[in-house]
Amino acid sequence: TYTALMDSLCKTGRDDDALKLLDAMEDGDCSPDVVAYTSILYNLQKIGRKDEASIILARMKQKGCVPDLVTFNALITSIGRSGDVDGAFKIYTDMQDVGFKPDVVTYNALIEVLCKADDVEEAFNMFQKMVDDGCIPDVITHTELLKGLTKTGRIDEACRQFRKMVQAHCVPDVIAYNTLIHGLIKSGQVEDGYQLFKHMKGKACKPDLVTYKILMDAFCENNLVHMALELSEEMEGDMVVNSLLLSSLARSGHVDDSYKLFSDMVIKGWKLDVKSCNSLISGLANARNLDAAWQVHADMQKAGVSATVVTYTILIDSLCKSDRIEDATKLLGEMKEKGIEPDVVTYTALIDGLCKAGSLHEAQLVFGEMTRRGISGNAVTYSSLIRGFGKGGLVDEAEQVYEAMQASGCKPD
RNA sequence: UGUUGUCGCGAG
Repeated sequence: TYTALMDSLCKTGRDDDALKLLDAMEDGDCSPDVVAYTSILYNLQKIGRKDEASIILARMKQKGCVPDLVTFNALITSIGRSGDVDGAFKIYTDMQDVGFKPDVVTYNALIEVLCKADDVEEAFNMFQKMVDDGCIPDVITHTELLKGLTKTGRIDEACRQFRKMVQAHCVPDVIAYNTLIHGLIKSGQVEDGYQLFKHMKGKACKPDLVTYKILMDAFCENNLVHMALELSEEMEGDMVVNSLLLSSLARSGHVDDSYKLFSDMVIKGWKLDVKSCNSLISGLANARNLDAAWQVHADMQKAGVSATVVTYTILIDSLCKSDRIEDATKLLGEMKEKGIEPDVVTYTALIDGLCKAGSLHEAQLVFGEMTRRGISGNAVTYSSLIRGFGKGGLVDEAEQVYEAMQASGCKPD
């Protein structure tokens, strides 16, 4: 019971509650089991609370709870996701030192870490090692390698990898197909991607919503709006396709079509989602049509879709870029009043606007407010500030910001 | 009850 509760707390992002529960369990007579510890370790590490995670790990061992294979695998994944390749591999050696044999999940996690770091060569070395170790690669292994290849622009090798997977009697699933279709499209081979889509439809693999999203985006971006429409009709019955189409259109510069669809959906009372509405607002803002952007903001709320931090960030950014910094600052206040917490992107948009307007002192104040709220700046934030100060001739201040950036452990990119 | 792969929203 406690363990299940712990898991749901972790998964819903209520990490502090999960930690409290863990404390209570440790103090009480019902000690947490390895599952509870693994769940909390994984989630803490995943959201970057590295130090707390190591404390919990030490406490777990001290309480006599022994990490199992799943614990190690979870650590590899969560540490690897933070970009710490060496840290992930350290767990891999540690687990072997205490006698655990890596399984397919371990190898897949490591291969994924390497692919994410664009080290496909090393990923293939792990693949070989896995095979030598008698561990049988599965569809996930192959898909990860496939993705690694497409991501690094090696589309031909990716196609070969797909064939190899089939030869290895590994049946490609919808994710494998989606990965390759997306890769083909990104390398400019839209037609080949479409052919693969038709092939999968004809065979045992049913396309899913992700497949349709990938293709609709591709068609819109290549000015093949009619093809995107055709696809959306094919998916009729699924109300979400309309939102997805609206989003695709907005992001590809077909703002008018997107707006028409939006208005249509509002009138018909069809379900809208906030991400699609945000795409449209952003598209309209980029097209310098702020009136329409605000209209969508109003209409979506009437239709029962609440604005999020992203919605406000788009609007704040658009105000800044139209030299309406005062309004942008006001809007930041409004969102806070509504209980919507600005995040690092929101603050950075405003800071950048202030810097570009030459209000460097104001920018510093906003940066201070952000920091006081416990939000750290990232590479984008610092680069805005440094550029701003540099342009204003405040070289010393620029250098101070640079030092603050290094002190905060933020790497320039 | 915990761990691995694909897609759409915002900042320099």
